[in-house]
Amino acid sequence: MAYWLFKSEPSTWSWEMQKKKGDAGQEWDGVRNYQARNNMRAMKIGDLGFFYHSQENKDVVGIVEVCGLAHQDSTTDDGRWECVDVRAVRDVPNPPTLEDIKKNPKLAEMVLVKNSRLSVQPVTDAEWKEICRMGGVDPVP
DNA sequence: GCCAACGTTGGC
DNA sequence: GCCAACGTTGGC
Repeated sequence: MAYWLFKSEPSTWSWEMQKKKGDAGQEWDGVRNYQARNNMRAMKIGDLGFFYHSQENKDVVGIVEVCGLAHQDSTTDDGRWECVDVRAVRDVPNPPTLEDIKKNPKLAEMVLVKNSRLSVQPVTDAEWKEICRMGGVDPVP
């Protein structure tokens, strides 16, 4: 089981919108970056990810589960771009902010800190547990 | 709103 | 294959 982090501007695609999709989930479309795409290609059904709001609150607001393997991104005909499907599984009651994350020495190596522009990122087991602890959510939903 | 960092494109 | 120019992202 691998862990990930999905970044989205709430004005484009928010956690609220994701939750409205329910268990059916939604494709994580619009990614036009090879690294992010490769991360999605590596995902397996049941992998978990943080849902992070960029630009506005800059916090980890939810947990999603991968419910569909990488497939053609329906928003483009360009065959280079693929995406997975994700569904919301948990709210994070105490959303850790980017500031909180930067202040935590255990999270200093997070991709979110090191390469803030990558929109789909891997998260290590230790980082997953630590952010879940900070957020007040069970690491195994 | 600004700007640094990064990724992509295209000319050579 | 290199690299300058350009566009985009996202923190501040």
